[in-house]
Amino acid sequence: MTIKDIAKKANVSVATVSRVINNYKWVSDDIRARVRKVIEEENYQPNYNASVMASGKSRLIVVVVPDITSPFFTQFTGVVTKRLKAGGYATMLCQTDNDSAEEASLFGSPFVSMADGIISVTDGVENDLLLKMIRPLREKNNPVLFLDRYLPANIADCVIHDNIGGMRKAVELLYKNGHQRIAMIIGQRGLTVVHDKMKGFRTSMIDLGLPIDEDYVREGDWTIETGVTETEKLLCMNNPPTAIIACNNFICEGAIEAIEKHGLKVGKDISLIGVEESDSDARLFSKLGITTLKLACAQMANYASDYMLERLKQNEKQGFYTTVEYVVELRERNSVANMTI
Amino acid sequence: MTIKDIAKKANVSVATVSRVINNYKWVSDDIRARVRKVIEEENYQPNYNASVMASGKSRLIVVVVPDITSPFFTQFTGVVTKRLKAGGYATMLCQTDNDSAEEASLFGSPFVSMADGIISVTDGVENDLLLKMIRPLREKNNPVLFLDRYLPANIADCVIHDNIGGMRKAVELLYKNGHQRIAMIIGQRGLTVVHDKMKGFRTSMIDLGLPIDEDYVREGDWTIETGVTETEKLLCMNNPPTAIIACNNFICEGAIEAIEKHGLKVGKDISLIGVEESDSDARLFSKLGITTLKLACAQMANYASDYMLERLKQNEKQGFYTTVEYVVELRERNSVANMTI
DNA sequence: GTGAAAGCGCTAACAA
DNA sequence: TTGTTAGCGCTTTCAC
Repeated sequence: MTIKDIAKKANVSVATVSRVINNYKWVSDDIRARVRKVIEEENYQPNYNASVMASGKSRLIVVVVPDITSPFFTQFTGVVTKRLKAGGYATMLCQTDNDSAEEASLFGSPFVSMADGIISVTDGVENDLLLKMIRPLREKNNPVLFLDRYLPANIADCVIHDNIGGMRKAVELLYKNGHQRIAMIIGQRGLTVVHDKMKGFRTSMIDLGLPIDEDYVREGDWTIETGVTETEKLLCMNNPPTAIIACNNFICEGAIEAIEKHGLKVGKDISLIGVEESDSDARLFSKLGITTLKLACAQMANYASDYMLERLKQNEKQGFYTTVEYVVELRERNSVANMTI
Repeated sequence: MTIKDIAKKANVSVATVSRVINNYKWVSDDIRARVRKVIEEENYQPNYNASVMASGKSRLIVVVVPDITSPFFTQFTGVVTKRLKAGGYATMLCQTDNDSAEEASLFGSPFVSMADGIISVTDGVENDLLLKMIRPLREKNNPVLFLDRYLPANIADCVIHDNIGGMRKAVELLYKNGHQRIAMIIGQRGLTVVHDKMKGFRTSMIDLGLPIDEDYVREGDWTIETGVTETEKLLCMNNPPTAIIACNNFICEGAIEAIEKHGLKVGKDISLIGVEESDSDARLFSKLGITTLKLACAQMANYASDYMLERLKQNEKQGFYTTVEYVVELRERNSVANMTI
């Protein structure tokens, strides 16, 4: 069943059928009705590929994330999918499994090349390669938006968290509460996030005149296991830290587990600051009374979708690129002990 | 940059370029090399839509799940995606949010109509409608596979869990341990699963001569919250049950939480049997010592992918359909108290 | 308002 | 082995 068959059955030309399908104006009401009726009767579905090929538009947005299981990405992609759908675009979710080779190959995939736009929250590929990868999209003037990945000025649109500022807030809170021996546990996904959190930690420690014990800076994965293991190592040191900054939700959960297993009490025997990445983390940490740095997951998702939709609508060549930065909020709860009293 | 340009640059016909792209035999090595070189130099990407249209093959499988956040589906789609990819097929993940209207509309979506095959783990649409929905796929002879959804004989391929048998095992274990007052908490997704679990529970209770207290049969969502709320209701009854069967992972987690909050100890003051749907549930419940019914997530995923790949390969008209049933294993741990001693 | 017809880029007979 | 060419089903000028 093709557009031709419908045209024949409705006694009109294929052009008219196409106009009806695409809700074009300048079709008389009776013909429109007639065509619609035939389409209905024949249960006709236009061929998507033919339409994409002829029109050059797919109404498809590819969203690339490191993994779809982490609450941050779950929430993010959920919001984006819903909003893009409301705007008339389908979403194709792709995950890279934190593999930069996979990330690079994705950008050459059929779906990316047919997509009308890309939103990427991955950060495993170096800038040079990345620019090469997005060139074909640029040529077609398709919007590309990068999240949580910093790009040198005016190279592509991006949205980032102020992770440096976030870490600074955490360190300062601990400092104000009299902590001197501050540890951090961090993972290793991507380039920007780790770099910034690390930088935020180190610079603010230095600014406040606090000593950085390199043994206190623990690197692992962004997993509960890392949280458990590294916290245990910290607790078993001769001179353990009085506070730990756990740099994502999972590490923080692991840290809590390890601290409790050690017979210590969070916010009393040892202080802990975590990161709440999504609403579900927020619920958990709020229940547990953990002071956290809060990421702007939903806001980012909204911004990303709206921005994409807007760019798609205007369909202009883009002369310059913008970087938007979201503040990382500090949410004080009860996991930081006051050491000054 | 089209196949024509490549052909011109390499001094061959478009047909030859197409043959090289598609790894066709009967292309001399030197020409193949020449074409490959030009493709490389020009950074040429074949147009996917044009290829799909001309060949009638998309090498795309659509996988439909109720939601992508539950561990069962996360693991399932992860395995399927990987295996299909190894077989040369891309996966498009679609979620219905447990909405049967959404499920129905998905089957009319562009991606389903272009896909070479469908794997659906949703169960919200009635059989009649479902059959109507898959008719276009049937006409194109594209394989369709349904998981965890029972279809009347010889209507479509499906893979199901023996949920009736699973529940029977749970009830019998409790019976052997002297339990008489047995409760169950169940959710409401889809048609098959709830029906079967319910049936397994009721028939085995009757077969064993145990009384079914309708107040003990609690229905809610498949969520932690339901687990908490319904367990609390059970515990607060005048004559509370001595054992609870929590019909999925989340409900079980909620049940544990409620029981502990009530100051009771699982496996001592009250018995509990849960369901482990995925490897991550297995880890959790094993750590907590919860006796569970184990679903065959990974096996199903492997079977589904391999079956799909196989059907795609043979590309024959399918005369009959098969139903495969996976045993639901009972994994005894320490959450069932022996009431006979 | 409506129709005719020229592509969109690729594949797959068929020819050579 | 390689090239020619007729579609695949739809959109979109352009003409009427």
